[in-house]
Amino acid sequence: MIDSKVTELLKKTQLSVTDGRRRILELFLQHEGALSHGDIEKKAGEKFDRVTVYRTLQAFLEKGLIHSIPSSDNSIRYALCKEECSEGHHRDDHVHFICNQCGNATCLEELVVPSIKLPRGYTAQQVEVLVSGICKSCSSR
Amino acid sequence: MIDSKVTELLKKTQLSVTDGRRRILELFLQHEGALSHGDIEKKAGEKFDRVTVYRTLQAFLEKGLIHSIPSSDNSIRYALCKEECSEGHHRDDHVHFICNQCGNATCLEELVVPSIKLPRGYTAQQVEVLVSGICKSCSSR
DNA sequence: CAACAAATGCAACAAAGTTGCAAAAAGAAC
DNA sequence: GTTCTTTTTGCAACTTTGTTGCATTTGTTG
Ligand SMILES: [Mn+2]
Ligand SMILES: [Mn+2]
Ligand SMILES: [Zn+2]
Ligand SMILES: [Zn+2]
Repeated sequence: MIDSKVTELLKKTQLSVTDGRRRILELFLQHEGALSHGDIEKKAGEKFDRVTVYRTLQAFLEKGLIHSIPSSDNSIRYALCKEECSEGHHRDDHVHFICNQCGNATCLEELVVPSIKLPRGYTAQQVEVLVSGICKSCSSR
Repeated sequence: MIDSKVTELLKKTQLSVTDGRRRILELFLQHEGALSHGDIEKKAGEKFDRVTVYRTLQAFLEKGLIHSIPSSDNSIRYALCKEECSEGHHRDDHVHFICNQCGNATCLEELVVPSIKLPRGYTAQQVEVLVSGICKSCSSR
């Protein structure tokens, strides 16, 4: 049951269990791939205020339930984090893929981002790899 | 003289030479590092309408004068392309760095993005590498 | 179930981005 | 330089996106 998973996740991160949070987390669990704020607003329907969506995503980010995926078009997408992530400590060192055809963003969990050797003076704290192209389901059609 | 460089670049890309375009291109040439739409609006002063800045950046992008740098905070930055870039054909395969302290974004032209081996079914068209951390000038202070 | 803390919706607002259109400026031709 | 044509600009009006304060509602704990 997806419903118990949702509650479990919220409990584990010490977020109080509300309808809005349950619904949004459910969306992430059901939907393969990442979701933008807009996606969520649409999918969650008229049931929740726009402000609640903002605040929920914010809370999920802070608690390490989700991580954000950068983009070149001013529409950040979010995806569920794996077990290892928690408040403060994220371990989202995988490659992200954005399909130029369907627009979907996916976490390629199996691809660990390479380490980048920076010029003298620079210190890396995080590395993001963002690949765009044609995704699996688009190329099989 | 930076002024002749500016005109030359605009001519080369078949953009008519206007005050606005000259000013904005000048900003890119003077400023080491990338600029966001907001940065440009501020630096260009009251002299130009907000809409003009949007349209100018749009035109520069299309002509391959500048490229955009993705971000996780809904504030795309832009940086000058090198000679090799032209309308349609971009060759911006270098690493980008964003400083968590001063917020500046830089093109690390000398670092070519690694090639990423994708899972079966995926085709890569572009790879972006976005490193965040502490930049050279911030760490030397 | 009572008491407290936290989350929500609403309204009002600020910031960011878009569009149509008339006026102004640039480019081309003479 | 003058004229003609095309492109760019500024303005206004508008939409979309994101933020904040506050009263009401909901969840949590004992
Ligand atoms: Mn991911
Ligand atoms: Mn660059
Ligand atoms: Zn696709
Ligand atoms: Zn810095």
